[in-house]
Amino acid sequence: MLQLQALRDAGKDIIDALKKRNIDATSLIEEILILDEKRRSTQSQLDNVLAESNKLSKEIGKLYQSGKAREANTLKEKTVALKEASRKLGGDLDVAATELQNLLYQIPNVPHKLVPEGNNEEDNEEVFREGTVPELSGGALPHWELAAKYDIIDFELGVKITGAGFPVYKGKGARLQRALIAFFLDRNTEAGYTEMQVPHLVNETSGYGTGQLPDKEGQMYHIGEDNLYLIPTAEVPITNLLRDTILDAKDLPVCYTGYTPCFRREAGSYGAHVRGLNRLHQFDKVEIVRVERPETSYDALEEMVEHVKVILRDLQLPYRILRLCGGDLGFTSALTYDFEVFSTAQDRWLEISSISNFEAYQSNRLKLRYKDENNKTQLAHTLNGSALALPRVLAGILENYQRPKGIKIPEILLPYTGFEYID
RNA sequence: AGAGAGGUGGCCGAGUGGUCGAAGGCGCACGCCUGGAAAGUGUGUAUACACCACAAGUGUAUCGAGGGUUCGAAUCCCUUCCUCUCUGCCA
Repeated sequence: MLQLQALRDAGKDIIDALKKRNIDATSLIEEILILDEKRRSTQSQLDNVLAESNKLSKEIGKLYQSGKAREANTLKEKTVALKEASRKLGGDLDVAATELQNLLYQIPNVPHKLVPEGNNEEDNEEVFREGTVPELSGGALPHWELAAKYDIIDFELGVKITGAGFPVYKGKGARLQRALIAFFLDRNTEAGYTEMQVPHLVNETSGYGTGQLPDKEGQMYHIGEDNLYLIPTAEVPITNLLRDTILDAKDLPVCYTGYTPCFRREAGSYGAHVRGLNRLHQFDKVEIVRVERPETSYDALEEMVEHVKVILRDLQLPYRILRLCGGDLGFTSALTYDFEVFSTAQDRWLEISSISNFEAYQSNRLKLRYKDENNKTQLAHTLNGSALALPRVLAGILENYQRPKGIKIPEILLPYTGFEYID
């Protein structure tokens, strides 16, 4: 949620910047500013009425104590009108504040100046590419065929016990999955991220905090009986750990990492692009989350990008980094870098990480603040990224490391898997 | 899940209808004291919103959350969430 103050001060700049998202927020922001005006004047009136009524109440109290009941009763009559007025103004204020909030929820984050223009993923800007695409001997297989060939992932079994999009990992497949999780967590903690194990279900307030609610409730599994949501990403519980918090400047930055399964209803497209591990209802992911001072948040974003680069370099996977264009940028993000691994057998890029700076957009909802050196309270910046998402990394490994004698395990993972080949 | 108790400021803890944003203590910050430190001592120490210059100052709200009674509520009533104890169940 954008800050009202920012809209008041720089509404025009914000409207301009939002054009990169191909939206015209002119009328929306205008409406917000009018409503804000109304809300403030209502609040002033209400405060005055309440002040008057508090004053009278105190006088009445004193009169009663000194036994002047009759005079007290006279004053009481005066409070009737005030009460009436405060009730009405209070109602107006509620309505205005709620409407204002609903409108604010509709404005996405303001894109950073680096965000390129564009409408969709085709306009994303490639900023980096590394690794060599291996020459696979004839008959290279896509990962879903490899999974069946070596019996390491069973999609049908998942269908049997749950439904499509809930794969079962078997034997060396399961072990490789666990190895990757451990490897990622080790790398993240070595880089200074504190490992957290968090709940996989969150309440409604947490969903609002990070921005999954109110817009995207359809993407989350909801448990109606308890009004809880299965997390679509560890970002939700981990970032919400610091909801309603005022940190000391010296506590920043806060760096957390956590492994969780992620659950997504993804009522999206079907077909070849969602085959195998490409798109799932349940998958595993290791996430990194940072809370930063505004001055340092973009340095932190760069650091996170560098961090993920090193991991992919060590896995020796061919990958590229995209800077998302305005049309493809997530609702709450100001700047996002996507990492994609090249799937040799599918001959396409697969997204495996998304690293974003949300600036104060999330923290404004989360009420995540810190005290600066002037002892002034201000909103912190939040960032997060995948380091990394498992299924497509796994797909990338299976496809790029397929050899005549089996799937070769990347060197760096050997201490984690304990075997060199899946065969 | 059943029965009972309870949720007050960073922490502990008083407060059962009026001068309570809230005693007292601890902690913390700054000063005094000291050769230095401890002890002692003085002052300060919540958040949000509004007016205003996002200053000073003033007002309003907040004692888990939401609603109600009342001229007036931390204090009374209702709903709800959470915590603790006992019982039950269970990895």
